[in-house]
Amino acid sequence: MDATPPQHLSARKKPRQARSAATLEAIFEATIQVLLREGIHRLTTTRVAERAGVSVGTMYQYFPHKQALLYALNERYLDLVAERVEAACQAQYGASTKTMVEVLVTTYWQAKTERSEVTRALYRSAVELDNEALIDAFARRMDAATIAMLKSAPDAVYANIDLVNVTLLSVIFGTVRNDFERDLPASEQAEIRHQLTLMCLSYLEMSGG
Amino acid sequence: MDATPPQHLSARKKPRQARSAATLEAIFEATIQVLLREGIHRLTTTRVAERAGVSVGTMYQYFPHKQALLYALNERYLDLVAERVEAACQAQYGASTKTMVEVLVTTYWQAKTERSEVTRALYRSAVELDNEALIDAFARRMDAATIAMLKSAPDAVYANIDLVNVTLLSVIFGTVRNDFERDLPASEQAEIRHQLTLMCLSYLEMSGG
Amino acid sequence: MDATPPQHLSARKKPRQARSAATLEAIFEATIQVLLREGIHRLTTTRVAERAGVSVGTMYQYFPHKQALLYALNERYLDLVAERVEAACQAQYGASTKTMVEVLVTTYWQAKTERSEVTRALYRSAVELDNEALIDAFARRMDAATIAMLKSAPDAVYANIDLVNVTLLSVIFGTVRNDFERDLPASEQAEIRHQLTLMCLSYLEMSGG
Amino acid sequence: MDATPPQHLSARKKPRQARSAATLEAIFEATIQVLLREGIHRLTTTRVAERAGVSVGTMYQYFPHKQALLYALNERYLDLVAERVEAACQAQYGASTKTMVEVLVTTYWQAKTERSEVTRALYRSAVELDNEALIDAFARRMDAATIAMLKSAPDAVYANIDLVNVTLLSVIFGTVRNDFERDLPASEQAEIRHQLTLMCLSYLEMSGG
DNA sequence: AATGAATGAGTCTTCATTCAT
DNA sequence: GATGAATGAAGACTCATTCAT
Repeated sequence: MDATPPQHLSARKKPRQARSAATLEAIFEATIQVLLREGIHRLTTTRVAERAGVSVGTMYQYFPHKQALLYALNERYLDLVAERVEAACQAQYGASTKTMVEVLVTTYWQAKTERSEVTRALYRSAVELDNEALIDAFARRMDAATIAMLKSAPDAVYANIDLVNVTLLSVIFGTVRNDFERDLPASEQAEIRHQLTLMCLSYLEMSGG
Repeated sequence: MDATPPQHLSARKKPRQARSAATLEAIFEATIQVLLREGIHRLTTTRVAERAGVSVGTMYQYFPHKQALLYALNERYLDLVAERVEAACQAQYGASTKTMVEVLVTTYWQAKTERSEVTRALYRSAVELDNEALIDAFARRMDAATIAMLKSAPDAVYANIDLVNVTLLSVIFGTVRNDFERDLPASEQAEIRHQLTLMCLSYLEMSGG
Repeated sequence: MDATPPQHLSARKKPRQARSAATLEAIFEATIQVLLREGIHRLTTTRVAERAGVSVGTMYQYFPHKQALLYALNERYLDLVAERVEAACQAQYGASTKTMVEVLVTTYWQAKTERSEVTRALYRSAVELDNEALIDAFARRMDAATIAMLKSAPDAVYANIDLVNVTLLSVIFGTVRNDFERDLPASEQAEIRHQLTLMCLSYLEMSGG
Repeated sequence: MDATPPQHLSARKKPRQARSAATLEAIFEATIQVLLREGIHRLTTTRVAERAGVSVGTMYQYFPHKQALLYALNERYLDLVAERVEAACQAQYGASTKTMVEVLVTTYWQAKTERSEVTRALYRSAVELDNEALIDAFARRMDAATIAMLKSAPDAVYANIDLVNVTLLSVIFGTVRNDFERDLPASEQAEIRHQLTLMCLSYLEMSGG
């Protein structure tokens, strides 16, 4: 994510050697595990360090403070999601609008749902974290990826593609999150996802034609 | 909200006298204020009590613990929103689908946006709160209200109204929340809201009559 | 108990009317109940008042503070025990030393054991209570009662009856309390009690006669 | 003491280094001091830490909570007493019953009386502490030590040594504690102690022969 | 006289962060 | 560089006591 993070939230050092990268990864994974098993109010630096198999001191070598760790964790997560969506978008260049929408909805939904508990945990970790910059950067990446894709569609041209696109993303992202929070049964979620696709499609037809 | 709250989250006593009611209100308002001005990690029982102009002890006479306070706060908020939406829905009985959708989107959007900072604060306060019951109850109320409204539409009949309705609500609620979190400029928000209305409309036309 | 209690521990008012006496009794009984069911660290004035069926305010009319309540409770308890022992002693005037010792041990043991949980609770309540005066007064009453009894024995005369007597009481009271704290099975307790009687008897024979 | 303490009462870590051992000792001593000077109801974690010259945090590194500290303190104390009595018993192997009893009474009395204020403080600290296991373990150790000693006496054989022994210990321990609580003048205590010895001796003669 | 809501000092306990080893 | 013991400020919550009604 090329978001310029609020100065105080940046990690202390970039992983140069493999050793560092492994440690960093362990810390991230540990954070998620603690978040999952203990809940956010038991997410302490000591516990994370312990589960990561490093000392607190070492952890503080990587992150100047707890917030920086959580910030980085979210950054990393959004990066992964963004990459998946971008890849999916690029793969659809020139495809039909229908396919595009189906793929977009499915990809995002899956990215969020695959480890749904993790996603939920991360949502929690982001609270009271000054992560606007992160979200903005993510949104911009997504915007760029989907606009480029939509523009390549052979069957549609949009008068106001920026607006159409931002609407499309708002609706998709928002709906996914909403369903997330309601914890509906998988079958119902699938139905809603399908309806969402239909809705987006009809919207694009209406807007693009 | 007729959600049966997890036993441990229920408030300690109901305000019988006017005095109590006023105190309760002061506590709620104070909680919101602290949440707004200080952020969730500075939301302490002491601070809330202080701003509410009561002693901590008094606060604990109303709520057995901090979580119960936050739970009650969310409950109260969702009640207000639910009431507004219900009222709006009832007022549209027999109106055109177009009007219905417009009113629904607008009402919900406004209910959330009017004191948008408060809404945001409440979203934060809900983290790590076992408020599933609350959300469920809210969702059911909304479901009932909108289904009843849609059924009264003279210009449409839906084969699978339950699915259509839950999709509609998921999309609307989700999109509103999403835009919320992105903190877009008001003008852009308005545009998206408009597009959302169009999208819902086209979806209903496609699904209904 | 005619102990002059430390000024600050005396009850606020003496029960003049039946009403007061009943209330007082209720408070005492409630205190014991709370002590038994909740433990000493949950023995709060509110809880006691609640179980006694009176308001805290009322309770404070009877006792200027919590300590005074506990003091009075212990006083009352020791009075009851003392009365029982005194009565038993008087009834043995002129009896044989053997009978005297048997009765003394049995009476005291029973007085403590009958509601052994209560006794235990009271021991706990006495901690950090300035109840030396109480214990002294009790000891003096017991001393007087047993000395008078022993003097009336037709079969023995003691050179140093004061010392013999204080030893006797120390041993009996101490042993009872000790067995108390160890919570031994009833059968074993009975055996020990019997042995204790034999021991006392042999001691008296050795000292008197 | 090889009592298996109730899980939740065990100390957090064993002192490995000298440093830790010193800290631990300081905490124990501080606890006793506070108990002595301020009384049990002013025995707070903060005060103990302060007097021990460490931070509360450090204290909590050694003991998971206040109760664990008190438990450990009692454990340590009983260990010391037990060791003294055991040593004394072993030293009397083969001695006369008279000597044995004299040594037993004297040793126990001294162990408890030397720092009588401390003993008293510890009795208080034990209230509302689930220390049955501790007391049991102590009792068993004492039982074993004195039975072994008595068996080695050249001048007596007991038909029912278990019962005789438990009675003996009950009487001695109980009487000591009782005199303790009454706070009698030292001279009178000495007299009682002497009488106690005589009484025990006469009991053993009667039982052993 | 009785009530019980209100008070707020005081308790235990946690945990981010530092720094001597 | 890594460690993890030590720190102590800050938080949630309790409860003896008062006093307006």
